[in-house]
Amino acid sequence: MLKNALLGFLNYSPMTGYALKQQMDGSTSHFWHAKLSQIYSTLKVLEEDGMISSIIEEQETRPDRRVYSITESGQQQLCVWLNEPLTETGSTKSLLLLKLFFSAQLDKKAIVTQLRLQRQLHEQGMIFYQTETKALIAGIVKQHKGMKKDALFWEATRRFGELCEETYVRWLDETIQIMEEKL
Amino acid sequence: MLKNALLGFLNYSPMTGYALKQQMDGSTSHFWHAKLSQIYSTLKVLEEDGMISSIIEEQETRPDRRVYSITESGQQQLCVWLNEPLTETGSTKSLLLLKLFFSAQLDKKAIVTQLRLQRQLHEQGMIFYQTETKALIAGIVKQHKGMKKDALFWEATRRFGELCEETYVRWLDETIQIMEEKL
DNA sequence: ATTATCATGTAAAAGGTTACATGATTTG
DNA sequence: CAAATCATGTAACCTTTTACATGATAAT
Repeated sequence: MLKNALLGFLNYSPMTGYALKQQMDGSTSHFWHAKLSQIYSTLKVLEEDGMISSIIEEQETRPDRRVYSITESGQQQLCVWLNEPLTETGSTKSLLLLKLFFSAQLDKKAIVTQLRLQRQLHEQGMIFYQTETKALIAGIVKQHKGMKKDALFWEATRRFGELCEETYVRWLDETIQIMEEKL
Repeated sequence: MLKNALLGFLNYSPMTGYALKQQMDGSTSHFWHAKLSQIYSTLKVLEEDGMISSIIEEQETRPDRRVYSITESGQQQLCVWLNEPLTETGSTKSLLLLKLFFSAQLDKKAIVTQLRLQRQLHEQGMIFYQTETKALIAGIVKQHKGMKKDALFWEATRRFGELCEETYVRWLDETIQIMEEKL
C-alpha cells in the first residue's frame, strides 16, 4: 500500500523521494511510515508501471534531484483504491503487548519500570498531536486556502492519534496500579 | 519477533504448529498474529537453532502430528528477550486511516458508509473483548490454578484491546458527525 | 570542526502473504 | 453429501528493514 500512499502525496504536488519521506514523517507517520530506501525503490516500480513520471532537475548548490509527478493512470489508480471498501478492521502488531502477555516470569520492578517508560513516551506523543500536529495542519490551511476540505480529513486522522495516545496513557496508569497492587 | 511469541507459547506447554496457530488466534491476535505457513517455517528455523525440539506422534484416527517443546536454550532466549527494555513506542499501519487521509476527493456518501461499517466492526470487537475474551481467561484460570499470575498479564492485554475498540467507536462516531455536518 | 540537511540509490536479508498440494474424519 | 476440522508442509512472491556507498553545503 506504500504505492497508494505515494500516489496520494504526489497527487497534491510533484515531489522528490526525499521530500515524500519528510511529508510522510510529518503527517501519516502514526498510521503509515516507510524508510527512504523503500520509498526510492517503490518510486522506481511506480514509474515502470506508468503511474508516475520523473524529470531530473539540476541544482547549483545542492545535489541533482529527481522530481516525480503523478500521471493520469496514477490518478485513476488512486481513485480506484480510495473507492475500494474496507470490510475488515486492520490488524496491529505491538511488541509491548506481546512482551507483557508473557511477562509473568519477570520481576515486579522490571515490569513497572517498563510500563512507566512507555507511559512517558505516550504522554509525549499525546502532547505532540495536541500541539505540533494541530499547528502543522492549521499552517497549511492558512497558506493554501484550497486545502480546507483536505484538512478536514487530516484533522480526523490527527484526532485519532490523539485519542489513541490518551487511551495508552489511561491504560498504562491502570495497568501500573494493578501490577503494583497485585504482584 | 514471531520466534519469541512461539517460544512464549511453547514455554506454557509442548504443542503442534496447528495448535500454536489456534492459541495465537484465541489470545494474542489483536496485537500479534501469523499465518500457519509462517508458523511452520519459523518452527523449522527455531529447531535448527536449537531453541525447540520436536517429536512425531503417530495417531490412529488423525494425521500424524509433530509436537514441539522448548529447550533450555529456548527458555534462556525467551528470558533475554523479555528483559530487553523497549525504548520506543510501536509503529502501527492502518489502511483505514491512510485512505481517510487522502479521501477529500470522495463523495460524502461513500465516506460515511465506509465509516459506519467500521463503526459496526469495532463495536463487535469491543463486545468480543468484554465477553468472550474475558470468559476465555476466566476459564483457563478455573482449570489451571497455577496460571493465576499469568492471567493478570493476559487480562492487561485484553483490557487494552477493549479500550482500543472503545476509542475506535468513539472516534468513528465523532468523525461521522463531523463529515455529515461539514461536508 | 562537527553535525545536520539535502539527495540518491543498491543489495542482502528478514518478515509476511498467497497459492498450491494432500487427505482422513467428524459434524451438520 | 457437503463443509469444517485436524494436520503438515513448499514455493513464489511481495513488503520491509538494515547495511552499504557517496558527497556537497549550511548551521552551530
